[in-house]
Amino acid sequence: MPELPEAETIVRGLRPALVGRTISATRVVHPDVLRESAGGFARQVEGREIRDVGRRGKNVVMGLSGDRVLAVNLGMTGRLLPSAGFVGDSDAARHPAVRFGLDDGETLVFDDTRRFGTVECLSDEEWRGRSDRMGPEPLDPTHTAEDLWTGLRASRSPVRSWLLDQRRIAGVGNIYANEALFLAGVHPARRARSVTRDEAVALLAALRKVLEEAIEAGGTTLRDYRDATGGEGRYARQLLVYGRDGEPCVRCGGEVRRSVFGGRSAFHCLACQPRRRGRR
DNA sequence: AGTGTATCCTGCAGGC
DNA sequence: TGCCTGCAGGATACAC
Repeated sequence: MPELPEAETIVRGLRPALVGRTISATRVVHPDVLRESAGGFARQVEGREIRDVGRRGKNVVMGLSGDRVLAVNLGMTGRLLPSAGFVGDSDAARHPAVRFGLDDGETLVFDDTRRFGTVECLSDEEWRGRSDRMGPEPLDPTHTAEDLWTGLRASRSPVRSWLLDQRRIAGVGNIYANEALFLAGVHPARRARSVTRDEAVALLAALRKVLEEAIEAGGTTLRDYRDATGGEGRYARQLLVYGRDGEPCVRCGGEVRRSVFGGRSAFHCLACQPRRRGRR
């Protein structure tokens, strides 16, 4: 489910309800979202104050008192639903995995239908190591098209696979990778190293445009994604190629085609994103 | 190094 | 209605 824009939307919604709160209780319903025992996890987080709520890539990251970090990877269907400020459908938490009780009497629920998500309490140092192994943030202005091009040139893997690799660039998932490649006119299966400097410039601009517009729209809800109020993201209606197999390209009227590689669906316009260059 | 495949799970849509 | 297959915003481990 959630990629960078969805995680960002959740973070913005959670921040006012959580910053300054102390976690007073923990109830683990599904220990398989943890990476340690439920008891060990509870001892790590209980009694700690939530100092800040942020994002790294697709992860929601809460800084806790005592040099600890609560890191949540939402997987495909993860949701973070605070009771404070929650106005969405009351059925939004149908698959609670972990519930946190807060000192103001409110709760925070990590709900995850498929339980591919993870909730971990790490030391600052462990988290730093984790973050250091992730690629740059695409919206970070200090990350340049030249940096992107340098990374792409070093890899023979398909450019779509390259974009999905969190060690190379953080926060990009299948929806926004496909959308950005469409805007940049780059075929998703092309080797990363075949991307030209000009195309890298276009690709970074496209990534930023898509990610920023998706954040503005509150993310993309296809099925499961919900923001911190239980509401849906509105970007799905703006998708240009993702999920549009067989439909006409919005730009040229050509055909949008679905293909599968790297175990996942890719979508591209047959005319706007030629497999080999020579046009565009 | 890259790539295909399987795995962790549940739910939903479509075909018959 | 039921049963089956395929598919899903992710991440990882494995064999080749």
